[in-house]
Amino acid sequence: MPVGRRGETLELAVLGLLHESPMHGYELRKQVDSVLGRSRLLSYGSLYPALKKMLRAGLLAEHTTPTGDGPVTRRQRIVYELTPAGHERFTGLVADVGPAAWEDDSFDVRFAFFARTDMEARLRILEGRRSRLEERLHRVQQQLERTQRQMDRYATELQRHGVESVEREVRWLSDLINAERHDVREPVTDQPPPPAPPPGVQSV
Amino acid sequence: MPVGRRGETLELAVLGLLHESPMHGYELRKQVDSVLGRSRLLSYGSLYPALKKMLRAGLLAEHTTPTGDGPVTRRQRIVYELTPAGHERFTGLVADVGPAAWEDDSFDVRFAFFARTDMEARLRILEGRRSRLEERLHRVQQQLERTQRQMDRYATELQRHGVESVEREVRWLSDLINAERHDVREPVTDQPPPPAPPPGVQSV
DNA sequence: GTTAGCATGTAAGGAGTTACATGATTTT
DNA sequence: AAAATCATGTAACTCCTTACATGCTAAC
Repeated sequence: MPVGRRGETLELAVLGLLHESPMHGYELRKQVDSVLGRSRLLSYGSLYPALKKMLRAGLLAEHTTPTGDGPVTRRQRIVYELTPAGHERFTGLVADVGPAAWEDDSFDVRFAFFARTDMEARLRILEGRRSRLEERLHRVQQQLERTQRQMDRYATELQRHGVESVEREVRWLSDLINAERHDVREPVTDQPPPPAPPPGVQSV
Repeated sequence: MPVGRRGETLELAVLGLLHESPMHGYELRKQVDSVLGRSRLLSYGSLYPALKKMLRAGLLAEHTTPTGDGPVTRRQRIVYELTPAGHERFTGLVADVGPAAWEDDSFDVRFAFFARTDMEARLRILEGRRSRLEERLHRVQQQLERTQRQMDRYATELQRHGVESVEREVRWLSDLINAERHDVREPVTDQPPPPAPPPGVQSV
């Protein structure tokens, strides 16, 4: 079976962040909110139960901070870290290049941990994501052409803007794919690449 | 009280579409998917219960299509139309300019029915939406500056792209606000393409 | 001394999806 | 005759949010 069905995006985010360093829940929330710049902030009502569940599943280990350590008495915090099983799980998840990794929900998290993903998997995920978006683009573009005349200017404008956003997204992915293929090490510059037509890359 | 809290976006979409013409459920789904070009398609498991609920609430009336009408026997379809109460509800919803109308969820639907919304409400909603996005922008930009050095290039790139997307969205809203203010009749066009750079791959 | 931020949790409920169930009609 | 599309619905489940509950610590 593919590693998992759904809603493992929070799990992956937690695993990925704890992979870098142990943390307690409150800090974890801030990091999740930061790494996945989503519109809504993750609520504790989601996070803490998820942590408990992962504890039970043996992916995490908890240990409380010593209270009377220094002169400053901080509140007892519960610091989580990955178990070996948690490491394995993380490795398994980032290696999953199936359609689940291209979904709107998961893609961002996957991308955030691309540094821990090997290049082949990165390419597959980027390309999968791109073709998913291209399908969507075709659907919406055709719809726009078909229905444009019977829609008012606001509805039309909304669709036009939607199309442009997806086009932008596709371009972004294409750039990333090119960068992966050429393994460009140079920092982000506006150096135009050599005028030779890049092989196999369709212009977007 | 403000008209309602949450999740009235499907309700608004249905009311808005039926406001234009009566429809049966299957057709309604396609229209909802079309008008709100969301990533996932609306499932019948959401739509039909919602319709039943609105029926019970007296917002909709149903009538089945006559079967033996013409030579062609189409399947019985249930056509929904707005009741007077439904019309009122729709009018109430589009007149609501509170924060709920600026949320990610609702904004698109509100915008889609801007033709049925008076200009003052349109301006308030556009401006509210813009300041919401600007807040988000500041948050994320500051975060990007703070954490940039301790993040790998993928995490950084993700945030950079996120920032750019929001900036784009803000510009779009600003254009719309200007158009409203000047009551420009011309459609909102992209700035005339400067002849300068070839539409090649931007650096990543 | 009071507000703001740190820190952890639970209970109830909302909004949606998937999978299931059924059957007619149209196209290939 | 099979496959695709039209058409309507229900049950179970998932993921998430809001609201509640509790208490410590830092800053004003």
